[in-house]
Amino acid sequence: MKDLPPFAQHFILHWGEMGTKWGINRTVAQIHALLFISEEPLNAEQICEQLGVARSNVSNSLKELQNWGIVRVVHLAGDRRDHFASIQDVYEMFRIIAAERKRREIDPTLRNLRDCAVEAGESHEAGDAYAKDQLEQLLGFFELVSDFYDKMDRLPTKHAIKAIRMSDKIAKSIGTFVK
Amino acid sequence: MKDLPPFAQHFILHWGEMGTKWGINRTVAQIHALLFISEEPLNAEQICEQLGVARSNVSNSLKELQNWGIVRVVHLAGDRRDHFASIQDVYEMFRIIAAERKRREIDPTLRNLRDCAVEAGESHEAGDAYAKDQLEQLLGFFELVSDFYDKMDRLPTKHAIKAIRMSDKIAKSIGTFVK
DNA sequence: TCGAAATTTCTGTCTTTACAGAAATCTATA
DNA sequence: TATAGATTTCTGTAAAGACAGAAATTTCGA
Repeated sequence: MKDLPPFAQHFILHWGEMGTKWGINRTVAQIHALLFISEEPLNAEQICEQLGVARSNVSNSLKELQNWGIVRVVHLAGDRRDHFASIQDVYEMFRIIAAERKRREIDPTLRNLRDCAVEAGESHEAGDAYAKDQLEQLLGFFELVSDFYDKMDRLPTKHAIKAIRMSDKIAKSIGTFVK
Repeated sequence: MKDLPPFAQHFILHWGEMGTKWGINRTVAQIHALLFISEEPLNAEQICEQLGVARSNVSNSLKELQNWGIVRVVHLAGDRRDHFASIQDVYEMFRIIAAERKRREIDPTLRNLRDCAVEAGESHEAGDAYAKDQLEQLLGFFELVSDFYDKMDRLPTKHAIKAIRMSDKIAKSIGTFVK
């Protein structure tokens, strides 16, 4: 990491640590950070040198980032090697990350909760009533989250940002009508 | 897990798996699931039996859940043993989880990005301009998220739910004024 | 304050994940 | 189509995390 400016090094290191808290491999997150702040696409060899990790590690990590959809291969004229570029627009990037996390985490849970609710509906043991109700509460919450995601996803970025910025004013005016 | 109804078993198992995708230990997530659907507080021994894990594992996992703030100790009259109860209200629970994740993940990243932005501001290498700008974009995004969290956190649950349900209508009407 | 019950902490093992280096495969051009 | 370059897959090792069982500590009633 010698030839990177200190602020870039600090960012990459932190992003790597943060990744681990998200269940993302440290190297994967570091490569993503490096590509995100890099103006030009980098080839695998350059990534190895910058981060001091094995070529194979870079190869696998890049594949992972491509699975997430936030890094893509770029071909440079007169160069056989694959180069890699991150999505550069922050909002676009987090849109994709959000979509992917929903797909991997929310959707399977929704399915599970619906299945469990059906199963629970079949049994009529009095002792199960509480558990059944809790599960339905939880299902309702996940459905709310999922619907909210869908709505936000349909919104153009500019509108979404505006809506988020104004959310407190909006909420306050809604407040007067609730109950 | 023999004496739990099948739907409860399926839920607990899934919640455990989901935990691992969130960076939460499987046992921790399973215990949380069990307590969440349990009407009565359970003691550590009962949790061991239900989930088939070691007493020590339960002890450590319960401490972790208490650190998160979503499980608390309950004392029952005429019983020396500690009993444990999950927060039962789904919205209250996710409020706490959100607060904790913000504290652990967003806040440190905000601090890092601000530090990096200051560092970047000090250097005036022409080649760093792009990286610097990307970092500032990212910082802007995290500030937006953080502010949004604060606003939502101040909202009473009922209002927050209403606002989320109406978010598409709101966004649509905002849309007509943006740009 | 003694002792049994309850709980936590410690220790070692097992499993999983991360990763380097080597081998194998693929790719493009000469 | 041969071969040098580029990339991926394979294999073994190292590190981290999860967890059981034992030991130590704490707690509370007698």
